[in-house]
Amino acid sequence: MKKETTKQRIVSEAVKLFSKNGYEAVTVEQIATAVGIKAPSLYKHYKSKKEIFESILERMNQMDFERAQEYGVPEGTMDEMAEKYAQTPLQKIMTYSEAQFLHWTEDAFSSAFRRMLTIEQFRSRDMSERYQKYLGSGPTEYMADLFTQMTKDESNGMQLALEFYSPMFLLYSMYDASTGPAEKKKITAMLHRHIDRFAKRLARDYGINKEV
Amino acid sequence: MKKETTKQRIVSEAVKLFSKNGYEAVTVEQIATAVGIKAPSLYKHYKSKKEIFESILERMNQMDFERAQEYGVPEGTMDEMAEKYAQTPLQKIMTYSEAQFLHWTEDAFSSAFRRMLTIEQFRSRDMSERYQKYLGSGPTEYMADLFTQMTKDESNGMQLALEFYSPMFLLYSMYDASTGPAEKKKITAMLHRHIDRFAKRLARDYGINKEV
DNA sequence: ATTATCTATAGATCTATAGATAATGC
DNA sequence: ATTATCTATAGATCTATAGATAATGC
Repeated sequence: MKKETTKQRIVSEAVKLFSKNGYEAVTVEQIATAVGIKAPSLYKHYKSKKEIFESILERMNQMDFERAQEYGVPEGTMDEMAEKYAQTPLQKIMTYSEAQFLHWTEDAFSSAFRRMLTIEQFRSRDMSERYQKYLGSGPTEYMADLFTQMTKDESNGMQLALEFYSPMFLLYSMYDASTGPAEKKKITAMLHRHIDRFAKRLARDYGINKEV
Repeated sequence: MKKETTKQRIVSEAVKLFSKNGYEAVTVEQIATAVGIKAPSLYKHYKSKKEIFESILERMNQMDFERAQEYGVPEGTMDEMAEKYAQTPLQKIMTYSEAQFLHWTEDAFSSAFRRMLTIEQFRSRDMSERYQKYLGSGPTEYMADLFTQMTKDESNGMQLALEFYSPMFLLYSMYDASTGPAEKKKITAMLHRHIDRFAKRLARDYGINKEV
């Protein structure tokens, strides 16, 4: 990991502050202090507070695009491990999901970005759409497609996607509220248990197996 | 429904504005304008902006307490219809869940309150705990207890609760993002389908039936 | 030489108060 | 008579710019 430029550090510190207090409640002085400079110095790197915010959106878009490019999967969804180790569609969806959860909780920028969008989603249509794309209807519909293919049952895919993805969505929230590593461990344990149970259920109810 | 006093209207309009922009981004002038008075007039009813915010929390606490009192169910959870029409534990949980969804999406105050807490949850421990109590771990753990009783299986309750409640949690989010009545209809249809499917699954896997 | 930082500050905005005026309730 | 509203404004704070000073890169 290379040392960040000041310009990058501004974005990194800004997203952390925005993820706690929301864009409006954070002052440029707070961002500057977090970076270790004075507020007016920020304006050599960004011409306004809004421009810092937009750089955050761009950085996430960029990350997302790169991950999607690399693994040939729609934006806002795919992760490394899925393609590398999984063979069957079900295995793929399982490893993908675990990687996604890790990404949105443990990657510092992505985790802060997720919480920031959670706060900002109601302020504009644009923010709402981004939130849904990354965390709501986006992943749900992506999985619905996969389940529809897997079960060959058009009417079931969305319902299965809801049953499979929504626990992850709720666990993000509990993870954010957790106060220590012990609690976090319990939450990831619940996630794994959920993924396991679901796979077993699919195998039983639809004859879909982890092995080819 | 009685006509609201100015003091009540301030709270009603404030929660609407806070639910869109968050506490910090809303000015007392915006609240006053929504109520139809000038900003300084607010201060005859509340001694500060913070006190308006606290009145919102109190009003929700009060609503919640009254609903809990009336139906003998832990705070942050129960609703009218459940007790009235349902006989079996499973029926109870089903009607209760549907009523809860309706409550948090269609009741103007509760819906705005939910979105406000979604925004404010990261600002303090207190807000995070309230959010979890009303919408996250609160309902999940309540249902986990019920499922544990129903299935007589300690280790399963939480997992079943997660599978049953989390789709509601995700559908709140999609509901908020929906742009028209048609979309909202689809979302509530998905909710009903989920509740139905889940009941059938419980019947099959645990011999728990809708009839006594 | 160019770029990044600093101090100082203008101009806008926001919360809250003071004191005058209008509305309401005995 | 009391309570609710208004206008005017003080005092705090926030974004952004101007211009001086320090650091960095040929």
